[in-house]
Amino acid sequence: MSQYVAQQSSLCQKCSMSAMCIEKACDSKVNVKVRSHKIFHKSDALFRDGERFDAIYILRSGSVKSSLLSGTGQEQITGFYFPGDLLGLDGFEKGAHSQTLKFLETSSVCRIAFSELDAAMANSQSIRYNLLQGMSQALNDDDKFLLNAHCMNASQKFASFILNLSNKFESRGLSSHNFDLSMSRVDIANYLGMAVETVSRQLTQLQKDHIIEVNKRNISIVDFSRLQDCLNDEKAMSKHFIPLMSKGFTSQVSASH
Amino acid sequence: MSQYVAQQSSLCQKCSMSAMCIEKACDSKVNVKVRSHKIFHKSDALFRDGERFDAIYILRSGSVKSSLLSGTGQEQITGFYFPGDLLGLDGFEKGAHSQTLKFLETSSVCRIAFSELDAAMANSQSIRYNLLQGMSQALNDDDKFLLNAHCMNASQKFASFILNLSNKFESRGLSSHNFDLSMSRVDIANYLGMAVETVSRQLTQLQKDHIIEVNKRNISIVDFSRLQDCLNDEKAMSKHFIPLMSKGFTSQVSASH
DNA sequence: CGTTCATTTGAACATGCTCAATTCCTGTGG
DNA sequence: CCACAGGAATTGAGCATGTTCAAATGAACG
Repeated sequence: MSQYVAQQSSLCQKCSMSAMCIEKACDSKVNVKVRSHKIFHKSDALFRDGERFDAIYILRSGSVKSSLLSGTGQEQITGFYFPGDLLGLDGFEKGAHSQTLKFLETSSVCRIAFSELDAAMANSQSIRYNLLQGMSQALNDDDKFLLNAHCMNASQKFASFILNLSNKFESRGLSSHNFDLSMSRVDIANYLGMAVETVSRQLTQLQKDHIIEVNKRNISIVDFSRLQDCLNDEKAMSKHFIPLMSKGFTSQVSASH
Repeated sequence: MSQYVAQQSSLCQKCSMSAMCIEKACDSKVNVKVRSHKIFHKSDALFRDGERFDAIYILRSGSVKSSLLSGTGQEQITGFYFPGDLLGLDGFEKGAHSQTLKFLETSSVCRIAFSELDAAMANSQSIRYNLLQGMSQALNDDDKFLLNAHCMNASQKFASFILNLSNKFESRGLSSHNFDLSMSRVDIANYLGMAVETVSRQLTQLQKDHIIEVNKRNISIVDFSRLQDCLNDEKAMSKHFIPLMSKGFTSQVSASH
């Protein structure tokens, strides 16, 4: 606890929980002390599976991966997180964390003790909204990812992965067409549910097609529209297809034929 | 709105939001009116993708599936829900639903308007805890499912699916070894990310092995332990394997060799 | 430099998908 | 009550995607 140093910075302006922080605290009923920040380094764990849950965190800079352990000791990466993202939401269920969060690079987080969070929720509607919104978004992201996992082939999944990263960086004010991957190929493969070799082949192929340029962990997107096209790759379209309008609308469909 | 009939029943005792209801309301600061209930039938939609979000729901009886649409119009089932489960949590993100919820059989739900929920959260710690807990659980369930989707082969995924259902039914006071599937084979296949034919073959195989008995949509689990064993099926164990202790512990591993 | 880890590449193989045909249900109308 | 139609489920056979295994190359760090 004491290792967290109280401070306030410009990074906080983008924070999803900024309503809790001191500037805002003046013009609302919220009466919460300033958050405390801490720096972590690559491979450090913010928390591990099983640890007691007593705070949520907001990532201020850097990046993190979250992972679960299967019964057989396999690691499954469940997500990558970037500045502004809420961390530790898994802990509400049991009062203990079910995931492990490891930093991919030097990063800083903002810690909000659960007791403070709860008090803030009681007092501030905007805090309630922000938290529910954040959790709902995490839930929706997971479900979208599931859709991808089941409906897409390797090249679609990979294109989707790159485009998602591009979007995330753009929404954080960074370049959408040139960025560094903070995670290894093994991490990407694990996250996407494919072999490392397949990830490598996807990179090679996209580069051969002049859609992206790869330099170690640096990615340049050369041709956005063709990368988008990868998502609609013909092959996987018919998989598990369920017609939307199962009854009474066949005439429309066949009419447009 | 008016179609929801206010009432209170014994089903509410198992409800995760029961703290909001009238009995409890007396002995706390919560001042919320009784919830309203409504009956739906098979194939009815509770809400659809894009509809305005103005309430969450608790399933009181029956079952539901949630689904997303891919860009190409494919449906991807993201979950099945049973009595006591919270529905509509996807709506907090954008104030509109991103999923579609369809009933698999005649069911009833309890509706909690968002405005009421918010007021209750302001007043009651237990409401805050229950909601955060419910959302956290949904998040964790999603992540566990993802782990399964990526690390398991078809027979493991299917065994896991059956065992999960068994657990859910048991925790709701129903039989864990004999139950009816309220969803079609197509739905199961879509959910698990495999072809209908594969689902069918899994059922056939498990029956041939005398692990389960299948009668249309009725499932009897004959041999629980062998069904559990399916989860540890040798083949898929090495897939995407990441050793847990990457550095400094190799001696232990090789010593046990 | 030499060791170790990360990444790439190639070739064979296996799991699960596709396609096609059949059987089994359910509900409907004669 | 039976015949029939449409959907749901099952089964078989060939094939494709992506995995596994093996080896080589490249980068990083002491």
